[in-house]
Amino acid sequence: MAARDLRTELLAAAAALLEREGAVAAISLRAVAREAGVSAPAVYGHFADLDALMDAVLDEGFVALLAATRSAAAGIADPVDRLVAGCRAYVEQGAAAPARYLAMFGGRPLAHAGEAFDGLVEAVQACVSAGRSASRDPRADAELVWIGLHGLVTLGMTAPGTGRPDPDEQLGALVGRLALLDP
Amino acid sequence: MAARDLRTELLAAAAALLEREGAVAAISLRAVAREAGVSAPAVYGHFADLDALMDAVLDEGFVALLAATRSAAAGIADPVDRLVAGCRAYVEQGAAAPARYLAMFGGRPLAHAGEAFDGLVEAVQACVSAGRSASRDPRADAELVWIGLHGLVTLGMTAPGTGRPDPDEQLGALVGRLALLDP
DNA sequence: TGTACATCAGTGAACGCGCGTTCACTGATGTAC
DNA sequence: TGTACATCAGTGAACGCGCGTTCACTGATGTAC
Repeated sequence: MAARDLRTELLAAAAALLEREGAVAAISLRAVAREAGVSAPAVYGHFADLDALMDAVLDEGFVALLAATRSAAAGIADPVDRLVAGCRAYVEQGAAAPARYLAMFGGRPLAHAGEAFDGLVEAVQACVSAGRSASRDPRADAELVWIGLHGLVTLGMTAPGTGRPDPDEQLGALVGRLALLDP
Repeated sequence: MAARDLRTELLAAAAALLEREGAVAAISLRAVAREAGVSAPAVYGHFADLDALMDAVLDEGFVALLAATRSAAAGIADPVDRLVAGCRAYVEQGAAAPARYLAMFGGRPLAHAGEAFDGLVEAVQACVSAGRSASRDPRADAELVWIGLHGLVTLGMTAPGTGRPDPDEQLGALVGRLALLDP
């Protein structure tokens, strides 16, 4: 139980607590301090208040989402493979911290989302340029893909009617149909 | 401000509060009682505790969702039109009480979802029977449609990168592509 | 019609608790000479 | 090397507050005679 950089430890404690409690509104400053093994007033040395701390947690979530999709897509030459790999990484990263993902998109406006979305538009555009997608409006179709991915992440934690189909096949069908990829 | 059936008024007060606060965890029993213009102990005459009250609110949400989709689809003969109309009603009903919708699917297992999902499977199946959908697995494809609708509802409240496209066109494209409807 | 009483939905006071935030403090670390 | 002091991250006690829940109560409504 080393220490140093209490700020980082508070963020980790809050993120862990968020997954355990399920919602930002259920988290208290004292609980975060307790989780980090520190007194409550110690939090004020690093964050103005609980809101600022939780904002930082969600910021980390956006950074993680962007990093995951970028590093998954990096180095894949085939544009369709790259698009699908990025989408898979998005869903996996979202599902890895579901409560944080929900909190990121379940509330306030989303400043950081634009950057990740632009990458998605480019990925679809690349498929079109390679003659692999029939999309005539890559931005609009990228939006459909995003809607689908978002639905997959947020429904994934509760699971629909019947036995899970192969998640990878489901993701492939979702992205392929919405981005109008060739069969 | 007539009264009677305090139970109904408590449910309405809690639903209103839920939309205002955004999350179930941010709602207190005292706040619900206050919103309903009644003392806190009065709640116990109708609900075991706050959890039971909020469960009832979410139950109402599932009932409303099922009723909306059913009544929208009722009496439409063309199977594609019926599918799309049901989907549109689902999205509109979900977006009409976004915080409740999020709470319904953001947490616990969903007992009531199965019934609505079966209706969706049948609607897709009907399109296949009429030769209007190329789906070879209506259940799996209905699941994709549901994922898409869910994404549309839950992203709709925060809005993606750029200017909203026509929502109806977007819904049509989403359902059409995922349910493999003929162009 | 009139009186006595039972029923029961909702009240108001009270409890103990965890919360956010403040404050003066402590004790370890680093610098000056 | 040794002493005196400044800095500063974290502590522990304290505050006032809203919370869930309990309890004895009240006062309106309905029934029996």
